[in-house]
Amino acid sequence: MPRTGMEPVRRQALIDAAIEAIGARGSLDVTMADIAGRAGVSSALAHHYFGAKEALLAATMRHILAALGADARQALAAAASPRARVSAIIRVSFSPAQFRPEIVAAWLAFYVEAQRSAVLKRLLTVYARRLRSDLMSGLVRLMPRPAAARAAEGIAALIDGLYIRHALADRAPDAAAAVALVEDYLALQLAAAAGRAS
Amino acid sequence: MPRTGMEPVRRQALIDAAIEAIGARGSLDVTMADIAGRAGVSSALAHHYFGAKEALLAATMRHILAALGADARQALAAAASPRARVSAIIRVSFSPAQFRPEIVAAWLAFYVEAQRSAVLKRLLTVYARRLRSDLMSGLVRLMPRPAAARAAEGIAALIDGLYIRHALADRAPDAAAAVALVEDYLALQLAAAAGRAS
DNA sequence: TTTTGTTGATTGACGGATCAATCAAAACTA
DNA sequence: TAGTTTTGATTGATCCGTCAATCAACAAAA
Repeated sequence: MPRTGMEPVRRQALIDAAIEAIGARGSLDVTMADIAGRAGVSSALAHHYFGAKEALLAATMRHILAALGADARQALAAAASPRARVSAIIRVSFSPAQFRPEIVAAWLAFYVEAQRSAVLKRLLTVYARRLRSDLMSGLVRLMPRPAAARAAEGIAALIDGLYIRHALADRAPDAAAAVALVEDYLALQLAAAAGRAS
Repeated sequence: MPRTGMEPVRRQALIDAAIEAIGARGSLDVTMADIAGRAGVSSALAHHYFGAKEALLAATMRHILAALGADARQALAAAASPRARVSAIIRVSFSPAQFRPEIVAAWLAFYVEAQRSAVLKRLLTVYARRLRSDLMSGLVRLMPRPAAARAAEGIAALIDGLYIRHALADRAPDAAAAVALVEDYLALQLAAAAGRAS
């Protein structure tokens, strides 16, 4: 049936299964057999395509980062003003595609694992830098650079904090409240900057 | 040599060793043998006193929570005004005793583990409630209750977010910057509330 | 004072289970 | 057939929890 090579298909299926398994278990403490089983293949095949478990986990994280990055790029492209750019980044972070239990659990687990794995740490650092840069691209035109840097740091910390707190609560994701909280912070920062300028 | 019971001594030593091991490894993925070795005893003894690994980890988390709680109580007792109460909680969260690499790593690891362990989840929920309550005890006298609730949520999220971001960066803890960021948020919230009241 | 239990503290060794990774062979496709 | 895809079986390592045995201190009895 498949006239195309199986490799990309299997890799993607295994990555999706890894996200599912991580979400179900709430940590990276998942077995290759579990992941492979969810993908409908044997654990040996997972090793065949990824070589080692760490490689599969790294690929999974890259996939999550890439998806977030793609959403962010798209939202930024549609933003007409600097202010809209900042709001776009905030909105994307809590969009239904990102603010899901499995994804939130994966983020948390990857943060922990990054303390041991240099590869994962590098990936998370890249994410942090990109988030900061995306935020600054709008903020820097709305307030002086030092104030913009502080606001970006605060927004980033708020997003991460709301993620971690969301992982703890087992109720449904309250994305709207999270966005409102961060937007409120942004509005206060902008008002303060405007006040200082006058 | 010791004519006193060894139990409390050993339990405390093992808890300290567990914090040390968790900090060194950056996750709860530590072996009983490692913990026991750091405490200078055999792994069998750790099992003798705690029964199971999960019990030791739960006791470790209780210890961390208790230490934070004691510091918070002390800081609150010395706070003369509602505003000082809020600042006291913020300051304690980033005090040298709390904002250490091992403790931050432990927090992060416990957040992950809480997704699997009902005991740890309960402990973290208690912590979240107490933090919220401590913050509200000051905020509620500085602004209307709904605004105070939002501010408390924001401050709590900021604290957690700064913790997680601190775990990622391997540089020394920048506690002063963290306190300044949260204090800035608090000041903005207070100013906005005062503005709405007039 | 010696002798003889008694109890708590501690450990080395081990069973049992889990899991990542490997490999040779089977199934499938062209 | 020749190449690719897939797997079952196996291995080696790790680790939790248990158990029988040792050791030191102390108490009771002789």
